Amino acid sequence: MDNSYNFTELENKWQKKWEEEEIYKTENTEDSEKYYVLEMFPYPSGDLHMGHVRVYSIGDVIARYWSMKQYDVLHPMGWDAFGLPAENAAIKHGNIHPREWTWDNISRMKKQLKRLGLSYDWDREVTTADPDYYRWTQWFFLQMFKHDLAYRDESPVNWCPGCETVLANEQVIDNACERCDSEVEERELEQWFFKITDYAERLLQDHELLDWPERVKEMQKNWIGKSEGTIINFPVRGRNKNLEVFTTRPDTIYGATFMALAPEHPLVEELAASSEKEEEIYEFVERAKKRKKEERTSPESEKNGIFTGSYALNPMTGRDIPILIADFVLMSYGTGAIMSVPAHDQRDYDFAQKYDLPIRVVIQPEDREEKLTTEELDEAYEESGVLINSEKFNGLTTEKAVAEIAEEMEKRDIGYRETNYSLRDWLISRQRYWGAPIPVVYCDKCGIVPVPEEELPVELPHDVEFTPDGESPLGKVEDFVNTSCPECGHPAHRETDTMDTFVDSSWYFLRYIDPHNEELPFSPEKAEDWFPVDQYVGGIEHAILHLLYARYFTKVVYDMDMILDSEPFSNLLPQGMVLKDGAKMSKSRGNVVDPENIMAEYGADTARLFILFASPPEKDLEWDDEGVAGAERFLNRIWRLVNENIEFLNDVSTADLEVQSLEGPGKDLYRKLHETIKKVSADIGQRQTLNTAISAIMELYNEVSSYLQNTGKQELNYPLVKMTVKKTLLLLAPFAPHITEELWDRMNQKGSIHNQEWPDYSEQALQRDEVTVVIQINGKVRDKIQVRPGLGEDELIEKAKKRDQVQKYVSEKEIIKTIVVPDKLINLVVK
RNA sequence: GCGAAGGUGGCGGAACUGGCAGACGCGCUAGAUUUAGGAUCUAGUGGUCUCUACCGUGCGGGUUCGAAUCCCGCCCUUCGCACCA
Repeated sequence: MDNSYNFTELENKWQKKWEEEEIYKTENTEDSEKYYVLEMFPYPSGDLHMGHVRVYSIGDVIARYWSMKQYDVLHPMGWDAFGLPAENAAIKHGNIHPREWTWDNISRMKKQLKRLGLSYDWDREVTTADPDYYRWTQWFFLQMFKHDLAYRDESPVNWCPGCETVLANEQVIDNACERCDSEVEERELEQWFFKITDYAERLLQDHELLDWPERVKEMQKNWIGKSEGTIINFPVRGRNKNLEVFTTRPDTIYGATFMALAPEHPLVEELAASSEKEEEIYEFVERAKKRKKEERTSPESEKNGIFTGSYALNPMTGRDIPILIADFVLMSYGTGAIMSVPAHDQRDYDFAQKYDLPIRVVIQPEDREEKLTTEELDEAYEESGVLINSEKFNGLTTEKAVAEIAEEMEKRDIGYRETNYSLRDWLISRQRYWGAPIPVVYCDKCGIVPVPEEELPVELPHDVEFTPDGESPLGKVEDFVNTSCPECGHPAHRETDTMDTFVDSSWYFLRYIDPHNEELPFSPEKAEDWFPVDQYVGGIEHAILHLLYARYFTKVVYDMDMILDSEPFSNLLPQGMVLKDGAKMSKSRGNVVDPENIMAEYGADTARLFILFASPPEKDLEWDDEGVAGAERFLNRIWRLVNENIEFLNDVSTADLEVQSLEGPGKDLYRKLHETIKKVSADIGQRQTLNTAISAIMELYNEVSSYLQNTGKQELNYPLVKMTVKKTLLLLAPFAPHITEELWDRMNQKGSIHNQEWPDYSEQALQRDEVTVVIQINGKVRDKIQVRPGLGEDELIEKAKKRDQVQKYVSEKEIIKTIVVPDKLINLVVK
């Protein structure tokens, strides 16, 4: 008998057979519950990497488990196929079209995925770059437009000079492009936006409904950036105008000693025009605008300002306060203007010191007797306390004052309470070729006209010069641009920008539900059967981008009454990275492990088993060649366990197993089997610690193996071994689908192992005849005794006291306390 | 600076409800088998040691009969946020 098995031959054989017999076709039966397992679909870069192997293996185990639990499982796969790399590759290689490049990559990656033996229903494959798909992406755009959620606006936007396109705020990390790392510039452009800000509150509130890791919710919460405060109107002196500011601390209004405008604030020009130092002010504003955003928004950087020459009126005190322009004030947050309270805000304090502006204390610690003075401060007092120097509000606590002052302002029509979010609307226009065209026509007469639904898709023309030059490539295709207005029929031109690829991936999980529907993106009836996704698996890098956009889209679709749930992913499992030598795999580091090589050398089952065993799914995983060899050894042992005993495994029947008469090692083995079933089920189904599930199966193998070794041929309980082996294979099937299928077949079992029912455990089988009770003296383990379970406390203590080990410690001392945990532990406290 | 997660043998990790720390695997040591092995099997493997005990889960304290697990303080690592008014 060979020590190892020919995995290549065997894996090919079963993959072919599974495909022929369509064993992974999605079923929707009346009386079964559904389970929708989804892993984030890949960008078809052309090559599978270890990160892919990890996510898809995790998802596959979960899908196979629920399927064996007799759920109707939806487990689909597709391609996030639009995007820049296709264009860049085409530019680089000169003669290959993005479409060709993408489709070639898809077919290559599909082969690689199939080689992993994943249980996908490929009939539901979805490709976002396919007109049959993006037609519906465009359809959603039109719905957004209809519901006033898509709008065109001119505003300062992020421009990536590397990618030669604009980016959404979410795609800018530390002022650099998320894709290519180029430093992002600000440009004033007219672009399409989705109104995600309308949904800010719901996106925040509905976190409650989600079984997601706290840190992911926290990241989204930070991004949305809710803060509750008050908008206050400061009249500008000598003008019939108000200066609006947003503050979370209206209680400090009596301490506001100056106003600060963002350099981009619309009032700047007007105020400057009437100042003697007009030139100087413009110079300052220009300088501030040129200052890098990064520099301007870092807490450490120097704050600069200039006086406008104008004054505002503090609406509570009636006092004049100067209006300045300050580069630390951001136009993009609040109203772009602030009231500055140097005594109680560190930034304002630093600024006031630098420009010699008055500082007025209005809050002091509650326990303080005499008044806190400006002279005593060497930094801002930002904590809460009680109000002073605030007229009728003196003595109120911060908390009360915030409410009462806001109320008073509302009454006197000076201000009103408002909630601010730092979330901005989602900029979806891209000046690139390889994306879904935005389905809009511009007509001189009718203005912006959406393309009628029945004319979708607006197809992406094939022959395009797409070398980026900052202009949309589609703009150079006359056949595409020139069209007629859908409303008046006059000549008109098409929108030439394409949509952000995150739009494509914001609804793909809905298309899987009904991928061939030609009337609608999906039918609401089918969505009722399958939506939402029960388990979503994917990388944490999408914590904000994709996951937030997908949630937003889902809420919009929910508001359109097409689905019954307003959240797409009930459960989220963000898997960790695959590392090599302690670092992320990368070509430049030269530490890349190629899945193709691993599969060729060890086979898919081994690769899957190792990657799932080495670490719990959420943690980073260190790739270890020796560890892979260990996984292979284990599968070889299983192989031999069946093949070396194949004769009796085929001869005996598990029906002959008499559970009642089991005793000794046989009974122990039987109990271990049931313990393992219990543990593996919980580890996959509830805890999602696939590594410990595999450990448990290994332990079970070790038990069978030593039972076989240590029991004489006469005493061996053959039906018991057969039962154990069969169930071991069933437990292992989700992890190593090929080898278990082959061995199942060799044991002459009917049907695919993957269509079998997941084994159940019996409570009775878990019962022990004897339990080990630990005896501690003063909390230290000194002895152990075997007793029957449920033995009374007194008897246990009696037994324990008789032990030599115990006598040694107890004989000349006094027992002052005994603690008994039945069936587990006795602790004797002696003095 | 704020927030979150984490720190356990030589390594990856386990300990799920406060109750035997180190399951399972890798590596290592010895032996068996073999022409040979980087194959397979068996046994051992936290440290110290006066050989039956002591020490041991980042560090220091506390609660408890009993702490990797709970509480307080500190250190370190990773991630996220950060002039958000």
